Amino acid sequence: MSSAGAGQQQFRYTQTPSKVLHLRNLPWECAEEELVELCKPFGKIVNTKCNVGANRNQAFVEFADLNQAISMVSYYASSSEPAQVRGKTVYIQYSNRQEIVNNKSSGDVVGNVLLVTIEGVEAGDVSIDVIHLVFSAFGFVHKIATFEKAAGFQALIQFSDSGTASEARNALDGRSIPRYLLPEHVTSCLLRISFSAHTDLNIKFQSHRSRDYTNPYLPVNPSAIDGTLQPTLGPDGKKKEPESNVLLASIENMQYAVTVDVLHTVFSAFGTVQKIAIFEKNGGMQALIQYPDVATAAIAKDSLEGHCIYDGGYCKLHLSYSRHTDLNVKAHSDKSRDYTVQDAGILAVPQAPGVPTVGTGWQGSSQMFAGPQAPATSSQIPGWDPSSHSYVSAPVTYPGQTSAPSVPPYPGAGAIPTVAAASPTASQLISQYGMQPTGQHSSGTGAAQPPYY
DNA sequence: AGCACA
Repeated sequence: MSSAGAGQQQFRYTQTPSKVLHLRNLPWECAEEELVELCKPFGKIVNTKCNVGANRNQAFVEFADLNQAISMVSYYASSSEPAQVRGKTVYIQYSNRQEIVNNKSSGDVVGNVLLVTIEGVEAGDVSIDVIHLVFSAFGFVHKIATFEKAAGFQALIQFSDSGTASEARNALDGRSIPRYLLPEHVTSCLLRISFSAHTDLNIKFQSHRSRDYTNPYLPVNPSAIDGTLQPTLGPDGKKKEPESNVLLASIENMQYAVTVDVLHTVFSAFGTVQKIAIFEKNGGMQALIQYPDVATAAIAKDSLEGHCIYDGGYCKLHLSYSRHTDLNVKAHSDKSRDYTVQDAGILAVPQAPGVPTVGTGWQGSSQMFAGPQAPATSSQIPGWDPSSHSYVSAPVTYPGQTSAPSVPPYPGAGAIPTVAAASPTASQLISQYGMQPTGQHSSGTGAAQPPYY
């Protein structure tokens, strides 16, 4: 209910007080800490939002109590000394909003790896050497991976620590790469920088799109030299796809929902499945399945390739090697699973049926990459939860500890539906678990999750 | 020097 019928005409002296203060004319380098230093004498700060506005020199500060915000505004309204940050006068007024919507999702969670979006350029315009040059000004750059996405040309840049990464981000976010480093036809080249959830990029080759500066002896990827992407399946069959312990499965004719549990059941027939991630790709569904070693993955790949999870040609599997070696996935969600994390496993499922666990509705610009230099097929992984960082960095991969849960994902159901044998072993396993398409599973529990295809 | 965005 707005009391003023006059519309947006709000004058300085009649602004309604708010716990949220709007600060402008801040210095460019203004960090949240400096903001807090300025404001905390007046009360408890519960939230901030920095780098607001076209010039990124505005900010919002939210106090716990309205009176605290009022005290700050009135103090500086009558003070002879203006509010300052690093000697620069800061203008303070009540925000026209009553609270800061917490926008600190994923991209603002600091880390040592930056996600850089380079706006207004083609991928070929900015070489990896230029990127390296620009970011090396802030410290040793360990690794760089570049890729193209809907958002544009992007790069993951790994520093030693989050402090260095923060400095680089604070200095370069919203800035442009100097003209003289760019081709002449490039008119603008704005950098948008956020933090990646990654802590260590997985660079397999030195190429025009990825570098590992800590390992100069890393082999040069021959197929990456000419700029062509690695195909997921070699059309002539001669493409030597590098083997991997991670399989990329695309699922064709998906008449039934294929869940993480279903995939786990199928792929566990060949060995311990460590991690699974499901994502949408071009309207179809794909999944990454991680085994502890290449040999197991190879067996699974050969055995399952072209086979269907369900009878009647449903959910046909096409397998290739991923370029990932260690998936960066949330330990337990409807789209991903990390079976190497025991305590977050199936036993600890807190959510009641029908209650959505995590809002995976938005993925935003900070998409997850299990490894850099992802091929085009996996360079659009939308389904992974950006908040997975909390689990990923935990080095819990003891060699013998990576075990799949011995509990069948489905208790023995009487009716064994049409389950086709992808391989004899898989067939036995599936039958013994009484697996049924989860798309139909929802008929039992009224409020179950809808199928997502 | 004048209000963010999933």
